Amino acid sequence: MDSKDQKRPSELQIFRDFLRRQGMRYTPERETIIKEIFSTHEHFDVDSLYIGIRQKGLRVSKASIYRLIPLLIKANLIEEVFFENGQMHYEHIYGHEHHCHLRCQECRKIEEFSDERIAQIEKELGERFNYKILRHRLEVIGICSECQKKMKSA
Amino acid sequence: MDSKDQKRPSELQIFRDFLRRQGMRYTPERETIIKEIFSTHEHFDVDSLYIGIRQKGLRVSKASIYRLIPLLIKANLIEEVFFENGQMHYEHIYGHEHHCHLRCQECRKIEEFSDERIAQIEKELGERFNYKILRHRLEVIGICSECQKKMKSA
DNA sequence: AAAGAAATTGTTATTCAATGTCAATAAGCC
DNA sequence: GGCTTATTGACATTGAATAACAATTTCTTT
Repeated sequence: MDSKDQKRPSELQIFRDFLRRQGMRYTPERETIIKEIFSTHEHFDVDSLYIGIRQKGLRVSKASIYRLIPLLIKANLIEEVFFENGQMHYEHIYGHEHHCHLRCQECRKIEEFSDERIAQIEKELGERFNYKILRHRLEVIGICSECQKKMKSA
Repeated sequence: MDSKDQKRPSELQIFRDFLRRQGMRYTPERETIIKEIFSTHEHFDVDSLYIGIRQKGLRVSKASIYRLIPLLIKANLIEEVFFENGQMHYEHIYGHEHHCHLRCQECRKIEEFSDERIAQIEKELGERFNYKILRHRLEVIGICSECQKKMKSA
């Protein structure tokens, strides 16, 4: 099976092309970071990424992570999902349907969901305000059933 | 006309009651900050608040602003709206219908809108995931018509 | 394949929002 | 008015994110 036959280029390939277009270079450090990001479907922040990389016995400076993130966002591979506790949190989006987040305020658990009505709202907004819509972020905050129970018994 | 006849207590009154319930005190500094917040319908961050207060010839330390904000959130008078440029941005919500934000990525202009479909989505989410829903935040990002024009001519 | 130009790296220092500390002050209760 | 205790402002501290820079590495060019 030739790799040309694959329907979807890998995130590494996408990023390589992106870098080339920008006259930037593909480095082992960048590869390490991207692989770490795409190795799970978890949300991440800079610290958790850094720790994950080191636990695999690899080594990359935090500065390199901080420097890479804006590039990955520009390349549409990741996006900011929420800011909490003084840190921005991200997730990769390439290869995943866009989704929104339902977060428990108590235990910080996150459920993902998607809803076509939001695309419709976007469309209407673009027409009404004459905007070119790029993206949206919907966070719903609540209390999960376990935490509700805990709170009742306290 | 007796003030008791007013349908909606002032934000100061709401906050006074809130403080009393918590065994906290009502101070001139807190009053100054709240008045500043509620004197416009603009979004604000700590810095813009601080500057606005000083421009009126008043004086309050930034620490007091930082200390007050969590209380105002707890009292349901303000809420976080978005994090940008290293700072959290807020707006007052008391006395205003809840609304969401459409933001221009280029000029940072903000349009407000509301949509009943989101309440419906919230309701369904609560049932589906067994959450008690508290609130939501929907940000839509795009490019306004002026900025679209500017970008075309460049 | 080797060299050279330029981007990238890690280290270190820096910025700046946000929080903590603490003595002095002031609010609210008696 | 006096007393208890929350609050204030000044200052120090934290910690995420960014900047500076010399050493290194990528990638093009020959």
